Amino acid sequence: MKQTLIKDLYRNTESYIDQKVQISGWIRTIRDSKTFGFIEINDGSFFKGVQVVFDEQLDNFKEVAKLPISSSLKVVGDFIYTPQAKQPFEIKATDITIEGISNVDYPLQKKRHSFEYLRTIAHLRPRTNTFAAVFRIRSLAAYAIHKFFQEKGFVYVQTPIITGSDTEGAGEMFRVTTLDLNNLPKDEAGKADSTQDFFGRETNLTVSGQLTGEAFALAFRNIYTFGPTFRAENSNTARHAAEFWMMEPEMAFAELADIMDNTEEMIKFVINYVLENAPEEMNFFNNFVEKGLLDRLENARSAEFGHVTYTEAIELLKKSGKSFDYPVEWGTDLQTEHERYLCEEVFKKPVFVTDYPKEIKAFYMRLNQDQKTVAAMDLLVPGIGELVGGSQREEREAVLAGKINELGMNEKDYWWYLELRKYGGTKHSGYGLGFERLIMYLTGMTNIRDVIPFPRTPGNAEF
RNA sequence: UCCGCAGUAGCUCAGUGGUAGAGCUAUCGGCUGUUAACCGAUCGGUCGCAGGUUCGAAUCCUGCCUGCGGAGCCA
Repeated sequence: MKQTLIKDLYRNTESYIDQKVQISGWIRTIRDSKTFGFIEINDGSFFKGVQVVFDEQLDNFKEVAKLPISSSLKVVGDFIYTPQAKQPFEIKATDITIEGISNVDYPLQKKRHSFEYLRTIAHLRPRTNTFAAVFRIRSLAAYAIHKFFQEKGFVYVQTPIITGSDTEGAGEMFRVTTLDLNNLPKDEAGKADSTQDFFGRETNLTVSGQLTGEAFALAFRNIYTFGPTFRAENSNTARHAAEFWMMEPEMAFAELADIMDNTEEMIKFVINYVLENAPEEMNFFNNFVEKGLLDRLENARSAEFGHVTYTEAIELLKKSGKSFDYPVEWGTDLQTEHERYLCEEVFKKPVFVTDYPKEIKAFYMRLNQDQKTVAAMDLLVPGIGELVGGSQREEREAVLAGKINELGMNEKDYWWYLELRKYGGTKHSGYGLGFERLIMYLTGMTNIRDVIPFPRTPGNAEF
């Protein structure tokens, strides 16, 4: 007999009325009386489960009634429409096959657990409502991103995970090596001899696909990368992980305003996509994770994102009359408290902050006319902070080389990056989206460790 | 890395110098329509680790470990 997915029972309910069906899944809750009982079974295909009624007409009634939670079953039975009951329909079992008996020490109880505890059982937490919803949204959001860019003709580039330089400049990197750490070959200066390493040079895990992404943008015009990224920073916050996913579009012949338009359109597209394709999960988040989530997302997708320059932002903060822990002064980076005030109290919606002082931004960002600021943008969103960071890239070879030297970096390390300007360079722009932060924004989850299947943070790589 | 808070039963927590507790879970029993079912009973502990103070420490002191919140770095 053909197996039916529970999702299909919900989506095409009417076609199953009074039909015989077979489902399979795991017991979420089970309760029994003397001669009958109820099982709520979830088969993974849908957020909700289905109620199975079983009674002593089954040969194995006693055996089934004693099954621990999370045992796996195959159920054959009659599909009964129950519009007046608390559940929309149920299955009256005529045969139950026990696939795998769970153990009585199954750690997930029929009650609420703290997220902290669930992190210690990351292999089991996708069986909970919250995490089932989080990871289905994560899957849908990833697909929505691909769909958005593919439909616009962007080329998906898989940039390298292992990078040949330690000069990407976005933070501490994880060294990649096959050298014997217990017996390190040394060079004349007494340092590890990278020439004997696997690649014949020092290599690290990437912190960004941007530089290689630019090379492809200058061939395909519009590209995006989407993959894992690594930072060896000793960051201990709810918004940072050592391994996370980043999505980085890069557009040739595009200015800062163009990528801001693209960012806004992309985020609205993803919001729409998850609302349309996972309404049960989104309602669950709205009810149990963040009250008002749906209003917030509705506001974000209907409102025009705010725009403010760094210089204007500094003035707004100074005029606010608020007393901040960190002083507001032109030339210093915006603190978290400043960013939160701007997007949560002044704008009350996502807001782009643009044109930062060149000293606090990366070397590759394009110098503005004023010679003091660069064409950079950060998208700040309520609750999360910085969701996107991007810029117009410095396309003028001489200006870029000058900047590299000015910062004491070695021009030789950037030979190919500079050649992109030499052979038909053009203005181009791009940004990076922290994928986990987007998931947090979409779901209301407040800790990045709870939107990554098996999170890696300092001191934690279990699983 | 810095600041703050916490660590007691499987889970969530109470207990602030004098015999280690509750609720939930689980287990067993009861119940003819339950919805995190309900009712009754039972099981359940090296009080994070190491040292110290004391007649006596879950409780006070020191160090360490782990987790959480905030900050920095950023996405």
